[in-house]
Amino acid sequence: MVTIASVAEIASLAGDPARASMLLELMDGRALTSGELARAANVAPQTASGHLAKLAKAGLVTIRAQGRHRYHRLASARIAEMLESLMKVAAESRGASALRTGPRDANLRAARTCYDHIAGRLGVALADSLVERGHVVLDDESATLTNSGAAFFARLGLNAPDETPLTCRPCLDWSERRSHLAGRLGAALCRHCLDQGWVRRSRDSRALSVTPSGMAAFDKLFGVVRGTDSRPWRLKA
Amino acid sequence: MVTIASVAEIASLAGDPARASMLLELMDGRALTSGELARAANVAPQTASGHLAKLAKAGLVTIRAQGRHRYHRLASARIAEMLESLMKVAAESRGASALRTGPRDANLRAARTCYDHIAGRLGVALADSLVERGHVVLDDESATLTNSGAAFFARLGLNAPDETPLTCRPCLDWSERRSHLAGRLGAALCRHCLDQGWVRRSRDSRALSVTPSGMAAFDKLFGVVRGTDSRPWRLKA
DNA sequence: GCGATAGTTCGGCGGCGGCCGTAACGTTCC
DNA sequence: GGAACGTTACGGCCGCCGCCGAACTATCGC
Repeated sequence: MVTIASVAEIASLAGDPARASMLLELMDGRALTSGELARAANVAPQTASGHLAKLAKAGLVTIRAQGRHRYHRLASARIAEMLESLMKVAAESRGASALRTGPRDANLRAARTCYDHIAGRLGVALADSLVERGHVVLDDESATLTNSGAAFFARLGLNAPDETPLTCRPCLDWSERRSHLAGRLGAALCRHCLDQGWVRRSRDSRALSVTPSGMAAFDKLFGVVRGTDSRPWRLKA
Repeated sequence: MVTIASVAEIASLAGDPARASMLLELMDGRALTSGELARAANVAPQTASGHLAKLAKAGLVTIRAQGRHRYHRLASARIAEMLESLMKVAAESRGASALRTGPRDANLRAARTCYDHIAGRLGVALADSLVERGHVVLDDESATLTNSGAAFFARLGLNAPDETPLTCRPCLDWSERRSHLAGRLGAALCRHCLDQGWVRRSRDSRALSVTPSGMAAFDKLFGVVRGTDSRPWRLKA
């Protein structure tokens, strides 16, 4: 059974500011070293190391040693979903919003990864495109791929690694407050975009940058083009 | 924005065993008094009062005063979803399972509410029935009502309170480790069962008991009948 | 009114746990 | 081999927070 103690233990692991920083930093699915995470959490390396050991012991993160580095990543998509739902509650708990600024945030808002799929303006614009074309039915709590959508993605040559069906789910995002596409379909689409070189991961953050070939592809396939500073990606009218 | 501190704060609220007990006790959507919650958490009333004040201040629970009682309930379905995802992670974190016994647990496993929908064996059996008849497509991460399903529920006279579409989502449950039906459809179905007197809430727990008229209705409409002790509800072959 | 019950507030105790200094250990690079 | 970097281990400090005893407030029933 799921004991109360075990639930409390998981929650309290995420309940420490330093550990929460690290977990959120890992939310994009990258593998980061202890040093990077220590800097992100603003604590000494030894402290970070201790935290990471606890997180690993509880199964929240996995560690892969490589050379003199140890790479840490979230152990599963479920962990990311849990953090996501904590963020949702945190967002509506306080007076919320308190909109933010700064160039780094602007890049994040434009396009970023959310564990394994694309979020931010770009993620929302892509989802809007799929909805408008009838490929996906989307609302706050459910998302469904239509027949035309299945055909569309098959034409794209985008398949699940194994033969599991490409289901999807909505993901309500903090920056856009709109649902975008997550689940296996969202992950496959994100992977495809990276594989094709349409987007590139930024070096030290969750932000994604769109390459020239990506701009062409997004325009041609999704009707998604560059917009204004406040809406960096939008659906062509 | 969602600050790291606010995420950590929410998580640490759920990270204390006493508060976690109370929150999980409220998972079925009932409104409980401070005293009941104090007993559930095994702490003195003053302690519970302090915890509940914190939970209320953070917006996790709402308090309604009525006479000399103060009724507490989860503030929203989002809070319940957050707790649900914490339970999922807790379940797979430890060696998991550690199956459980006791008559109280047996009742809970048979049928209970999970915030606003039906869970336990009964919930899974109902979901199985809907899937088998092609009314719903269900997997781990997505759930969709089919046309025949929409017609079926319309015949049942089961509608959303307002005219929002009856979408649904899967809910992976700790006792059955199977997906069952949540979301607006799950909530509407649960409400319908209660309204029709097919099930009744137990007095002091999340358990549901099925009435004689409920047995007839579940058999006729869903092909769900009483089974063995270990599988109290099952689909008629 | 008065006692009984439900609930909150206050104060002080006690312990857990996060933090860093120091130091040892392991790996990598030159 | 030795220096540099990164991670791990230990010890002690400090602060936060959960806990309960006791006192205070509010509501109900007679």
